[in-house]
Amino acid sequence: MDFKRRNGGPVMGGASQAKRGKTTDDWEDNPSQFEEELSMFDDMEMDMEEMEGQAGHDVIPVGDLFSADLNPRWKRPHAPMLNSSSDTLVFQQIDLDYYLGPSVAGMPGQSQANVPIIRMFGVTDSGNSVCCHVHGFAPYFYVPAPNGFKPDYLGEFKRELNSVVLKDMRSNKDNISITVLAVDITRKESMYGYHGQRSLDFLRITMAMPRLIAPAKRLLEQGFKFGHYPIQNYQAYEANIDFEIRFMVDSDVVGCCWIELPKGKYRVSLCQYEVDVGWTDLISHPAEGDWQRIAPLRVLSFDIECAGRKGIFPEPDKDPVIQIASMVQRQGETEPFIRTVFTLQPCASIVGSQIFCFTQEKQLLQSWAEFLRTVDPDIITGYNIQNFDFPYLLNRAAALKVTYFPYLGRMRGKRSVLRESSFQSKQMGRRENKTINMEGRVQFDLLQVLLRDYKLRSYTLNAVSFHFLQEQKEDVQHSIITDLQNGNEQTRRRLAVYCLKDAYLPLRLLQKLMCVINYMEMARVTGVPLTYLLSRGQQIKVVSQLLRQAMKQDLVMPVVKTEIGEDYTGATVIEPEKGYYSLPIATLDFSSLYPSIMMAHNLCYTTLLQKGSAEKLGLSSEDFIKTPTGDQFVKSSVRKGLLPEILENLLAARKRAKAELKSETDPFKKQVLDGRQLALKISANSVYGFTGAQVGKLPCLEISQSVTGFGRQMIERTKQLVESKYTISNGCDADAKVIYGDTDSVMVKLGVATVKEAMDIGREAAAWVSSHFTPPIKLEFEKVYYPYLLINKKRYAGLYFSSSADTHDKMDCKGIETVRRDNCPLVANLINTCLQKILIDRDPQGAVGHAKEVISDLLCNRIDISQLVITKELTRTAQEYAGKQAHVELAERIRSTCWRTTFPSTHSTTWSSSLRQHSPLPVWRGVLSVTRSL
DNA sequence: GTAGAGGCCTAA
DNA sequence: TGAGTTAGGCCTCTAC
Repeated sequence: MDFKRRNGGPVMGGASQAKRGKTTDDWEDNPSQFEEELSMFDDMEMDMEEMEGQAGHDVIPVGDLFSADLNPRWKRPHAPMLNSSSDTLVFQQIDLDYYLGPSVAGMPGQSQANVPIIRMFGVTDSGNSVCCHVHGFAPYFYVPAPNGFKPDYLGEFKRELNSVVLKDMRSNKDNISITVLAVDITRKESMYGYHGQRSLDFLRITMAMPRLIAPAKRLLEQGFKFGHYPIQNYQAYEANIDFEIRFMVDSDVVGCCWIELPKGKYRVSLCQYEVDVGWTDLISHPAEGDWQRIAPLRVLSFDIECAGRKGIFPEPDKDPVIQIASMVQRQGETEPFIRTVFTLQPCASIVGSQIFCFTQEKQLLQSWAEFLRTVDPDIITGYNIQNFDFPYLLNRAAALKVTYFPYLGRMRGKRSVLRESSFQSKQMGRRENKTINMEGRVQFDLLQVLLRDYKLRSYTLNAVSFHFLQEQKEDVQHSIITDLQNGNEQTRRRLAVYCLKDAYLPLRLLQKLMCVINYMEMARVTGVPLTYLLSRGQQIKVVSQLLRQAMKQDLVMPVVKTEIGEDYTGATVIEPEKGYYSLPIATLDFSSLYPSIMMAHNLCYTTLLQKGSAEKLGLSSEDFIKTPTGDQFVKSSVRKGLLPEILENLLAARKRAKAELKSETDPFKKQVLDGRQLALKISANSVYGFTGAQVGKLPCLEISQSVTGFGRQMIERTKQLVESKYTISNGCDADAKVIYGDTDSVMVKLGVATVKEAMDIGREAAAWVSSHFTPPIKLEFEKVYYPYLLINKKRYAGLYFSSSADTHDKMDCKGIETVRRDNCPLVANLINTCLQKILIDRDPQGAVGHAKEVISDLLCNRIDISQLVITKELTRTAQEYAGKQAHVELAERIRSTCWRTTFPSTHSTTWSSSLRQHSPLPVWRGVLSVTRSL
């Protein structure tokens, strides 16, 4: 059962990375390899270049930079004229936001003052960019109508609410005269709790602007009086929904879907397809069949270099930007079609890329901004661009007074502003984040993606590239960048190659990890804009799905105030029978345990019976169930829950995606489908977490504790069933024994000698146990461990047999030092080798011998320092010292970190005697004791 | 010396 | 104004 990891600690990246230790350099690649790759691009494009008149212009004088003839490919393809009365406009929407602007004549909605206008950015099949203004959609929320409310009262309610909201405003800079646009009466039902499917009258309150929702809600909650009704508190529903999500849910738009504007229903206003449309006129296509395709998006990756002073972290008000490398690639293609470096001072040419040299830094920045606006990318990537490159560029441009730099978005005249937000939370620690508005472009910082989705020991671009691509950065020490800049054309050329590669690697990684595709599929599946996936958490995705499902049944979501109560009981971990097993151990798992529990027992907000409800509603005991925690839910025969419905859709869609994946031959479509099935799985697993999030949009501990309660019961039952059936008295070779289990899995010692037998019995047992549970709950045989070393709860290792009974797939290690990132490589490697000797070679004495050898190497100072360093700690230390010229102190600090993590509780000067006395490294001690006991 | 709290990271 | 859950091992630090 997997949950997504939390974000890691502070990280340095981009231009600020520390170089790796010496011994890890043996995989250093030849710098010319990347240059060869670059020149290959050039060869392939030769013909095209000649036609476009670009050949022979490797180093281009600045004055000609934006000559249309010189760089025709920078621009998007020509956009044919659009006739709104005869053409439909179809585009893939990739970003969606809203702004306040003057109403447009002929468009629906309010005609006075500023109105909220939804804006969708996208790309057509032919690669033309689209900005679509959607008019006439207004924000709203609900409150239950007071007793005896009649339609006649609507006017008075509206007038009074409008007046108190106006009065509440401290300033009225937009000169709003009408805050409440409409109040309507409508039949709705609260989704929280089952109350006999009784629809009630709700007031739907439509406000003039999204930011008026919060005050209106507050005033109604605190006590509101109108007409002859006494003052009264109103509970608000759906008043905490982002305006974008509200619009998307209501118009059935999901993230990255295709939008069609029928002919005659929109109007063209400006440049490459800037159009206006009424919100009810647009057609949103579900991401199915042909509508799963992805437009030829432009992805720009860039990297900057700064000339910092010796030992000091570059500061934008002092240190110049000397180079900016950019690569642009169309989504779906394999190579970048634009490769440029903007340099300060002359630079020798690099085959396969254009170099633009500037004498003035101001001009360099200005030109790069123009380059970006010309290329008009849909997605901007790079490594740590969000917290380093973009802020640095913006600050530097401000310091140099480059007036036209900070307009990086797609809206003409809209300034890009840097905002620093730091929030503290107990879980995440202090976290500083910078954001820059760039309307219509998705900032897809690869570092942020990796931090969210991958658990890695180190997040430097170098380490990450090696991990995923077996490739490295160009070898340029961070400390010599300034010297290279101050050298000659050739040294600056070396720097430019380095810079180009740093722009290229993120593109390669993006492609290899299929980030864009996977994120798009996630946006489509969960219905949120692409940008939300990187800037927001998990909850919004569930909210989006919940609202969509609820709307179909006229259910509304209450706004609940968060009050943190006590934690609830989670899963059971079966007490392990620790030891070394030289027999096959079969592992049986409940697949998607928590989602299947919610489906099997119809657990949902809408099916929850609150205390006393069963009696009040006259339900018989046949109508509802009592969960292990004593909570009550009506059965699906009474009402089917929203959550089970969502989960069924997700899992059914996943099945379809997997089936399509099997029959699909096109590799690109295959990738899309794989991304889809992954997104569907992750989405299903996060529904449970949402109900248990006490600081959340709609926590419901009755659901989450019932889920874990069922889980506890099931794992216990599984143990009993297996141990009662597979016994000697039932004709088996031995009595089966569950030696360990955690949450949704049991490890069974069946007493058989071969992997094959363990697999066969395991499969049979899983099927038999499954029959004792309500579908879709299913226990599956997953793998055999042979041999198996069970060290403790959540700590074990074994050879993993799944695909074949003859050869193991891998050595699987859980929770042990080898997989933990708070240990130095020496420890991880030592333990890993010991485990290999124990499990693969079956040579415990060899393991002991190896451990002794390593210890002795350590004592004799034969271990390289890089083996003793925890990259995370090192990074943190380096960051603390960044900007301070404290090399000696830093080195000392690193040394002590090494000692501390290698010899816990031991001071470096006393380790020798300490080692003998206390046997340091409890981990090692653990291994030694295990090996000794064999 | 040891008990307990707190930090970190993992399993699921 | 945004944040999915609990269980649990093992380390360090502190108080006694």
